Amino acid sequence: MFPLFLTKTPPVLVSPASMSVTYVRRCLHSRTPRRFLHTANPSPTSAPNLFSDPIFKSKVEELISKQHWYNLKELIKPINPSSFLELLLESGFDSSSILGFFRWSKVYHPLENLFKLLVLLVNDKKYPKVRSLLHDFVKNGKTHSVSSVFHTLLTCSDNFCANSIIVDMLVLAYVNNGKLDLALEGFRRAGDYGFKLSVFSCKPMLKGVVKEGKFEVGENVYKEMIRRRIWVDLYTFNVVINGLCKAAKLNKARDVMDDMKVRGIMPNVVTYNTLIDGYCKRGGDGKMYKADALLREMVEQGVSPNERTYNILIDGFCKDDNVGAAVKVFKEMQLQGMRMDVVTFNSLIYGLFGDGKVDEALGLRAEMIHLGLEPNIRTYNVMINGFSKMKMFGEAKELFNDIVKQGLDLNVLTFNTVIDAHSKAGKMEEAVALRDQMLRKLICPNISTYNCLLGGYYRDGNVGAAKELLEEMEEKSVKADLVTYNIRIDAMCKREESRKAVRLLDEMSEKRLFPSHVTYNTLMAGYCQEGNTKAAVTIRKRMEKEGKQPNVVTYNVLIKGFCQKDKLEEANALLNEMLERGLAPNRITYDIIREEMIDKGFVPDIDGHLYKDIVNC
DNA sequence: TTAGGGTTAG
Repeated sequence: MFPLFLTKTPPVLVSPASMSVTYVRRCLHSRTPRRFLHTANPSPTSAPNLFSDPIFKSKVEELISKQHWYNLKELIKPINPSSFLELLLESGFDSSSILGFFRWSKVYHPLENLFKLLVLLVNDKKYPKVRSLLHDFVKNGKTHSVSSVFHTLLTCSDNFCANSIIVDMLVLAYVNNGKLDLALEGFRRAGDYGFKLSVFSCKPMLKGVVKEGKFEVGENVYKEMIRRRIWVDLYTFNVVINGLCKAAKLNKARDVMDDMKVRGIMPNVVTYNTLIDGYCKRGGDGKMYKADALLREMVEQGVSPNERTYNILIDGFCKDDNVGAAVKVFKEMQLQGMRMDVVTFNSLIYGLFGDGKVDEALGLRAEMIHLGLEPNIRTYNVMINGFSKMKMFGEAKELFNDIVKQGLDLNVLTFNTVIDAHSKAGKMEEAVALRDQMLRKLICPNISTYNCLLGGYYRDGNVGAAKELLEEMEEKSVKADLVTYNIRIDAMCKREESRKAVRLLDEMSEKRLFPSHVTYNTLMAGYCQEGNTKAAVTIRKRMEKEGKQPNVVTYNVLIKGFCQKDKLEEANALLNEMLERGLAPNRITYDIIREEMIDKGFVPDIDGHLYKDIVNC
């Protein structure tokens, strides 16, 4: 569309190409230009070069520079705007004037002309204008394939530098307009066309890729940047390291940190914090030792930890069931005069509740208020969850009611927490009523909400209600996740339908859901409960084939299974296998050994210290 | 410009 030029005029009376020159010249030399009937469909390339007339050229220059668009419109009325733009591009006009006309005309110009204008702007180093033009092109323009865009650019210009800058800014425009796939395609194909991109576009693209959880893609982009010798700056390295940490590729993340040093870029506090957080969350066995070692390393390297470093460690220790260590870090923060924030307190309150230290958790909340820190919705969610787990439902309800009074907004996690508490307490009617309440508040239930309810129905033995809920999920297009399947598998196993539960693994595979340790351990527990230890061992083999090594729960399940079949020697062998693998027995292992072995007169052949611990426990 | 906290499953 070309709203400023299209008029509801009668049909063509003359050919615009021949008429327009005469007309325009007449207009220029007469005071009052007369109205002109122009073509409804002028040929885009038919306009002769009007700018050979210096008077006309200077008039156009004047009108554009003064932004007298109405007069310009009258002057060039018979000429197709695209043709006029082409004339401007070919007639040595300055880039700003051409851009002025381009923007004012509000018409879809052929891609070639856009790129010719962009090259002119790049040559004049008017980069913000290039960025803005490309942004509009991506946002409002027709969708062109990346290859057609690149091909057109090559036909318009052989200036390697200018072309590369344009493509760089185009990729950035794709990212900024949420078209990450096009940005990635642009990045990949740029090499084929000989365009060199820069960190200017690669960094936001990587950021977007990591944010969307496409860690593998991010890793490949980084490798390709190195291969194409694209300069990588500190921030981009940090984005790459963050992506690798989130994908649990911690060794690779470390390699990248070493690589950046080789390239003369020293890791900063963000680099170390990212890695420390990676180890805290996904570092496997001894993860907190590794995190602590990194903390020492950063200090040795002259990088000072900040508040966030300590927050990461506090959270890590709390999640590792080591609140004592978390409290030490907290006290260290106090000693160093560091400013603690709501995150510090939320993490520690979470840890204290998990350790059953309700009074200390409450004391901490009082301390945070004393320091002028307002508890936020996460503080409430942590505390409601903590109280619920301690079966202190009165306190949990009081806090739930307090949230709105404090002017905070309830969110889906608040509801999921209370729905789960009710479902675990066997109060399914209340749980469903809470779900209705959240709907009235326009808070959309998510898959976790459904999982909480589903678990509740199965615990109640209400298979019918659970089935209806699964159908409702289907109707509402709420996709089942790994937890949904684990809940269903657990319910089937508890009904002694383990063989049927195993078939759900195929359904999961169709939905590209990968079974976890929980999935396999649940199935093993099901078979053991049915007395079928042979089938349980088959599941273990299947799990190992999938690259998952047995964990403490796996051993606990199997050891208990063998004990209950009176296969105590085999149970003892499993126990020693677990110890040889460096897996520490937990309280449940202790209970099994005591109740299923020692109390039944069997003396397990294990390390003497461990035996003593178990007996004294 | 890059880094931290809350729900559901064994």
